[in-house]
Amino acid sequence: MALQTEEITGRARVLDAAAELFVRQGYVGTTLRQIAAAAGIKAGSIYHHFESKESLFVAVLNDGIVVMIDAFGEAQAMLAGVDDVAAHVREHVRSHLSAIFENGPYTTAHVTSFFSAPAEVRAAVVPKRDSYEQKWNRLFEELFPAADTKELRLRRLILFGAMNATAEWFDPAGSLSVDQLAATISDQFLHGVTQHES
Amino acid sequence: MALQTEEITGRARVLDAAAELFVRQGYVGTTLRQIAAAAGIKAGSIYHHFESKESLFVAVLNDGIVVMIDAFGEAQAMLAGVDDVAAHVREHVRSHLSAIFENGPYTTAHVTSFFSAPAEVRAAVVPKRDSYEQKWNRLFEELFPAADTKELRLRRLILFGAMNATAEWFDPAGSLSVDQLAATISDQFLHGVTQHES
DNA sequence: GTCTATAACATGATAGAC
DNA sequence: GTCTATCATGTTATAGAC
Repeated sequence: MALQTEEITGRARVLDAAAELFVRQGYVGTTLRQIAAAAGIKAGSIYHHFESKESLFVAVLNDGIVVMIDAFGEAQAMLAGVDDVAAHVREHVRSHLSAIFENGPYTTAHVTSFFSAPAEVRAAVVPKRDSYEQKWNRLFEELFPAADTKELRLRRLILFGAMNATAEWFDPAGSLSVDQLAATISDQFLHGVTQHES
Repeated sequence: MALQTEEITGRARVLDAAAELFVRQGYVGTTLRQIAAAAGIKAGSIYHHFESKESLFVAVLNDGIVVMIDAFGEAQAMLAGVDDVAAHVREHVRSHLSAIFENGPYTTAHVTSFFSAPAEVRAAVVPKRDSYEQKWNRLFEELFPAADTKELRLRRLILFGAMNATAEWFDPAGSLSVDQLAATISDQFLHGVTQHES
């Protein structure tokens, strides 16, 4: 693997174009002709790289999780030796949001269109997706050992809902940075709003 | 209005069928033939009630917000005289989730497919949608007068992300009830997870 | 208010030349 | 690896009978 030179094939261009269009228009809303045009080829040529529109979608969604898993690993490496629970949460939230907004359209495509994907597509992506969610579940069990496991999983789902929904409304080019957004979501997750009360 | 007897026209049947299919398959994924079949008529007959597929979608999304706005009003009525901040949050969260899971497919269709809707559809729905979001913004300003307005709006968006995402993973027929889900989300919003730490 | 029939067009996918 | 057809099918929308 490491010895093999990576070629920039037409396949990667198709994949990039598809990911970006899936983000903006969803799976059914995006046509092979649009993808081909964005990749600079004709629709029929896509079938040289992918055997169907569905398999192309699966490839995009899978790459989206790979980006998230890599980001999770980097956050873990960064946190080696750190003992502060809040710091762990903050760094992982930041790296998840960074995967959505700063690492190309693959992760964004994943979080916005996973649930609307055809059942076969979802099934093909589920194993890798589960492995990512398990990393978070285990993280929370380590950080909050006193908490009930089922309750923690519910909190994790709530956090994921909040984080992934940002793909729909947050503009990283706006006045709030991704890091600031991550800080607020982490603070909200850790302490809630009540601190603002008195 | 109050004196007029409400007829159950074919229009309502079309609207119901459309809302349910939009939830399950999204806008582009749902065809007029499917909607017509579910309503017990033929595809061409839909055009007697709606001038286009888009206008039908707009009607569904608009009804979805009306349900939410009504639920918000009922929660407010119920809370008249109550002074506890946490009780206000809990009841409004419960009523928002109840609109999604216990009041037909209109609200669910709204929260799952608003962002993937065509731009013209979104534009047609935005005024009513904004008015609902403003109700929440004003509520939070009253409940947390010491907090910064911009910060509160961000927290509101985070809460909405968490609540609306439940439409994609929560099963109201499962072991957790909508009320229990609402209680956990409210608690998470108010106090965060940190209470579970020690 | 619903039907049938059809127009006008877009879609995913295939075959074979280059 | 990309092209130019082209197929079979599905799509929204319209027209006119009942």
